[in-house]
Amino acid sequence: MDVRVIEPCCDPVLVEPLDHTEADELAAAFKVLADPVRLRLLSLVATAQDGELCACDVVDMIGRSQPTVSHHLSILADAGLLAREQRGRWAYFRVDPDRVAVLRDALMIA
Amino acid sequence: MDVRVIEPCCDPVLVEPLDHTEADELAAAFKVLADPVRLRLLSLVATAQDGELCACDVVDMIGRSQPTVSHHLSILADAGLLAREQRGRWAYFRVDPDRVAVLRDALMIA
DNA sequence: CTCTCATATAGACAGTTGTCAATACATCGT
DNA sequence: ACGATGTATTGACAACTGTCTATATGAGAG
Repeated sequence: MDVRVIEPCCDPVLVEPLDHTEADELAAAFKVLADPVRLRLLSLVATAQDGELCACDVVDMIGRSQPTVSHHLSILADAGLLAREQRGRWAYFRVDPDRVAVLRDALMIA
Repeated sequence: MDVRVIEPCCDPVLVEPLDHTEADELAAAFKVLADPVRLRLLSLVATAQDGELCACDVVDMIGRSQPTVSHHLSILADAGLLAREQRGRWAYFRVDPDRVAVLRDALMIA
């Protein structure tokens, strides 16, 4: 039998206010998501078949210059949200689910 | 009997890449969270007893000037993350769980 | 080795953001 | 009506960010 809980996806995790350090780290993480180009990049990689995407294919999809796309991919990778794998001349990216989960869990506050 | 699913809190929701409009809206929402002061304000309200907090009490906790705190509270309220209720001279805030859930759901991507 | 091509870096610039002091607004108590 | 007090607004400024062009780096092909 397939048991699945629908209504309460998660319980609140936050039981006491964030201190300065936690808030700084979380804010830095959310700042990475606070850009439409980066969100689209993330969603492109997340929905790509085989779960990975080549930077070479991504530039045309995004509609920004190659340096700009490279810049955003680096920010996502530095934040750990994307894992970069260099294969020859090409750079492949895939989403790190655990890293995304950290941010998702931070929003289990109410 | 109390049935609770532990491992897979949620299933991926994102099945196709975000379009420009969705990305813009989501980015604007995450931008609100991309500031340590606002995150601490949110966590203060979320963990407050009775689920609400008076702006008057908040200034000292945050360690920023009153105009700055007011500014951040307005940003959180405008984004719908906090609900403002004016009671006489005092402004009370509480978290809107549904609005937070929207952002949390947006991170169910992998 | 050299040429090509995918990606990264540097530098510059406009637009945005967080912050504060000063001030305005609004509500309560007297 | 008046003064006190909680909150919001204004204006200013430094710091940061996203974007581009130009250029560099680095790896495979011939």
